[in-house]
Amino acid sequence: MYTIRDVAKLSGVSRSTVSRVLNNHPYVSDEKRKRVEEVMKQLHFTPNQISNHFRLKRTGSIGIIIPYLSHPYFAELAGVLSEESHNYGYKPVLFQTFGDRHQEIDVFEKWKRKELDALIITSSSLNQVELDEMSMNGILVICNEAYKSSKVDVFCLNEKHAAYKSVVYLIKKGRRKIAFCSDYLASPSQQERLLGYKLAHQEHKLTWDEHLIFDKIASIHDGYMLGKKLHQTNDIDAIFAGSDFVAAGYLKAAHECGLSVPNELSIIGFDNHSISDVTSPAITTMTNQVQEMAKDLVHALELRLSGQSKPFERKHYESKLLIKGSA
Amino acid sequence: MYTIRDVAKLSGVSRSTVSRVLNNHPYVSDEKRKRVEEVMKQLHFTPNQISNHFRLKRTGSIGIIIPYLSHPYFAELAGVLSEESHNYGYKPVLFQTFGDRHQEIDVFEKWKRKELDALIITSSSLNQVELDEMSMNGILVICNEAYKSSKVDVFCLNEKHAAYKSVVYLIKKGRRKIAFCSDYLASPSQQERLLGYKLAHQEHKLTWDEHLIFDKIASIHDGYMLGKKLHQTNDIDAIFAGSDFVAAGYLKAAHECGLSVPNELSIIGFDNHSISDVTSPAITTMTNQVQEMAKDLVHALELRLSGQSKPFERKHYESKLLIKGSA
DNA sequence: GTGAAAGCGCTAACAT
DNA sequence: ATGTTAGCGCTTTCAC
Repeated sequence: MYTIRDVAKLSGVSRSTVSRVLNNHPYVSDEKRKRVEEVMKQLHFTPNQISNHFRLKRTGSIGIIIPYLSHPYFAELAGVLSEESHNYGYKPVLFQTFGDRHQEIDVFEKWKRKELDALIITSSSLNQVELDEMSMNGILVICNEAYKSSKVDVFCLNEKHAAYKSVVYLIKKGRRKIAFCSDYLASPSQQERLLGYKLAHQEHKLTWDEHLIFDKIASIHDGYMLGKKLHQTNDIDAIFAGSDFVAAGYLKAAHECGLSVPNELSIIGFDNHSISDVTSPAITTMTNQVQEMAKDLVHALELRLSGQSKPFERKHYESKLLIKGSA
Repeated sequence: MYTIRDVAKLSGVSRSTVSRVLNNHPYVSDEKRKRVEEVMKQLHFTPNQISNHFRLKRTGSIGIIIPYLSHPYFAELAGVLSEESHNYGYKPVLFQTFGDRHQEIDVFEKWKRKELDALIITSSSLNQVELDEMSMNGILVICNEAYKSSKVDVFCLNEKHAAYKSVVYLIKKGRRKIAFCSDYLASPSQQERLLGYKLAHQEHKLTWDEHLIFDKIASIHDGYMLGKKLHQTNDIDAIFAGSDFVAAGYLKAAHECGLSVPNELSIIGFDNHSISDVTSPAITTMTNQVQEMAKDLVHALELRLSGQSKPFERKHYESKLLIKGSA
């Protein structure tokens, strides 16, 4: 592999001049620039970026922590975050941590060691205090999770309000036994959703049944199994599913149990994934705002990376209810 | 940020000794090792990995080119490839290229400049010759696409056989007007599928209708629109959809057109995605083998990266037909 | 066992 | 406009 040293020697200039040519520095005579470029071509010279990373103390890599890429919502989120990072000239490095604390700490380690210029977290097994501590080690941004930190930038959906709106809608339709599904109830965002669910009940002077709050329901299959189980014995009349996929599985089970949706049972999904359009009936759902979130987030990141300090922000996005058929 | 220089000074040893401690080199006295480790802890010292990358001429990053993360098959593939790379201690760097040649060339550039130790391609707008040329620049592996190169490792499904098996199944069920859907017909893998489709017809002394071969049908929505269009005028009796998502969209349209599936119309999907279990009827589908592919691929990559030279391999995986209901 | 010293490929401050 | 030089943080000979 050739270095600028070789190029310099062959074109009869100094290494600085070669470097200047590489970086489009204005102070190079056209004559030398041309000569250097010719030699570069002739040698098939490609500058070694690693040395640049070393020299400039940055790699241009941005880590993205995602729990599961098999989860359509997170796949979508990973997609838009990668795309935006790439648009800004960064290299998106994706880490699937499967919600595993150790895997996550591995990634933090890389970030601490400067392998990653910044880290975006979309889900974490670390708690508030731990994350606040972490934030001292470099640039950290949180996406999608409703952490209440004032030491990092946070971009997330107004989960509470989203759940609140869905449940109010169900209540207004006369539903009284409303199940609540969560993929991972321990997370701040899911806690917010639950608060919204409860708030809607309180405001309508209704009580909710703790037995209708379900955790670890994440996939089509989970939704299906839950539906099968519930409709053996229970008489719930509505379900706020954590995602359109869960909703789709649940709907399938409801059909098999002979329930008519939305007449006997209402189902509300989440994310407005295209699956919600092809079930029968189509699934009434809440929009996420991943596109906007990702855009704002990477823009904010760019500012931080370029050294502009500003107070940490915490931006909420509003979810919209799309009535399609299942509720 | 502290460097080994600081650690050395504070613990009264040389930089070499600090380095030895960092790398668990055996030739360090217990006494000094302990002293150095204490100072490290005290200083919250973390070694700068970039300098290591520079020194050792490798970054541990593996680039993965994916066309769309919103496409569930590619999301799945990206997921397993990331996971496997991570298992081997590499950093998976994901690039969504949206099938765009320029974006792809950007990634190749990074790889040439040694920002990426290796590159995995799951889809490419470059042709055979261009890729063969590229392969001279470093370590390149192809996954999922049926390139016929002998200059790179290739891991892919036996697409031709998969399509062949599906279509034979349909023919045996008495179907005669079988539509063929592809997301991107120009790609080698889709060309293989088409060959399988044609072969099945030939072997049964049947002709196929070029008008029933559809390109750029990739999403639920595309499948739905195609179904709506076709059943205004056409009388096709089966469809080999490129994916379960397309199949699901198509099925929805078929329902709306009052067609009974699988009585009047048979549908076969691809990938055995969980969506195929929640439609009514469930979608008969072909399995992909992404898990196995990714495992073998990263293992082979590991060998190449560790400098073990062996002939380039080309591994095919067999798809299985899962009969679920729509055909 | 330990330290001194060279050097990875590049950029940028400084001198000219 | 161009060259000289120092140095980024680390590992790895080599000498002792």
